[in-house]
Amino acid sequence: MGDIQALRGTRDILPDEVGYWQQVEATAQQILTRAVYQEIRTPIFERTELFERGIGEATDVVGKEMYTFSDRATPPRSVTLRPEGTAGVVRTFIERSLYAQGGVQRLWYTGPMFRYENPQAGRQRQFHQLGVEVIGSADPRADAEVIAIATDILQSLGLKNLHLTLNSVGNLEDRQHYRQALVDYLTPYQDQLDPDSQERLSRNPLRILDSKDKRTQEIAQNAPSILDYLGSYSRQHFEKVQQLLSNLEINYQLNPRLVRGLDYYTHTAFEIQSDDLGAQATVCGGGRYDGLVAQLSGPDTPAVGWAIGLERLILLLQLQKLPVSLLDFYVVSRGEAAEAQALILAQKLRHSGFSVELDLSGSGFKKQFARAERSRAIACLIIGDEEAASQTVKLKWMASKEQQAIAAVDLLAMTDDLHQQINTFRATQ
RNA sequence: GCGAGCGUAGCCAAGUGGUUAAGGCAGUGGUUUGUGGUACCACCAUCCGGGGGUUCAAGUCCCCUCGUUCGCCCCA
Repeated sequence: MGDIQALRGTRDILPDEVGYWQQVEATAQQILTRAVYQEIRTPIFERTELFERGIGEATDVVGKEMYTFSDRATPPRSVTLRPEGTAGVVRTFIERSLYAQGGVQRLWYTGPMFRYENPQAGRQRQFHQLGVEVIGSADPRADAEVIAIATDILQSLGLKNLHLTLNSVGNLEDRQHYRQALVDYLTPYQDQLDPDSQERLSRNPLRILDSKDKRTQEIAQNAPSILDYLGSYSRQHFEKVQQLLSNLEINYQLNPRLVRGLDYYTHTAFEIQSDDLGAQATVCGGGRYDGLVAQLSGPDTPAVGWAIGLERLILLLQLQKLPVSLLDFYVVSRGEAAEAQALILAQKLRHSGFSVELDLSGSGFKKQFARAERSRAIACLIIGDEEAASQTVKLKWMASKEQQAIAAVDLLAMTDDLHQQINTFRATQ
């Protein structure tokens, strides 16, 4: 092995896997386009301050996971590889005055994100997200729409064993009240909490709720629920979201202890998890972030969004589906004239919409047939000296082993028929 | 940042401290060269992630290091 390897936590997506990515991208694009969401592409690095202010200084993402470095400007500025997509989209929204167009911005994005964490199943340092942001609506229907689109995408890909978990974290005021109540409740148990949670009691008590420590969980069991501390607006909003989801026949489970790790969330918070992943089971996470635009010095604008972890999604896809053969014809040829004609034929068939692989090995027919078999082509085209001399080609259907001689011009004249036959064979695969 | 496991060819993988490092898949060439997945033959690791140590002797034991996997924290 060479001495230069891909960096820890990064990986190459090789051709045998890339079909899954294309499938996900195509499916998502179709669903998003129908819902009239528009793609937006923002830089993969930004000023560090954007993330510090947007995501929150106290969060783990900002505190210990950012790829931050100085650039070559004088004086150098601190830049960071984006750890998530929302902050950049909101920055553009403000900087390019997208709000001036009025109405609601429905945006989506996809691309690499970077977090300096230790890799494990479903977690890398460079990973990819597909995300959606609806900026400019506080309406519960926006929450429901966004969730419905996420479930549509996942369902269209044929994923099973997924669960939607829902919570509301209220607005800032609700959370302050709740936070106080929680601290009041937990303080008497302070000594019994796990060390991490003791730490968090002053910094970020909400997160004690989903600690995995056994004793801490027991204590958290009886802690006050945030749902009891929602003000009337928050409560109504949340109830409306639930009702809308029910109307859409989207199943969900309430979890008052669902707390998301980024500071900017308000009201609706949700996760979609899978039974079939390891410890990192969340495929999609999101929620409402009504305060973020204002916090980044834009006009006070409500927003909802989510992000899907593409690596996790593809892990699931690989568990349940085999990609079907994309190859229509494998072209076998031998002899100078035949090889030349085979190339021409392959090109012409491609122009007619077929996928065609030309055997370039120059080895014997037997080996070429073996490769044709392995290529999982629907049919094989054979051109040898005889065929070259008579301007014909042998067409062989791999599944049935039926073979017929046919004039090259006739073959090219019957492309509609061929497409139909290939589709028939493919359907029976 | 922390914890545990693992590191033998492109991939999977065997290998009580003792001489030339099983096997399978894939690959390449061939079986007197025009018909395939499941025939046969040959070739395919001077070397067991790297470094140091113990020993007459190390892929096999010890230490360090790097990589990797899974988990913790947290998240997608």
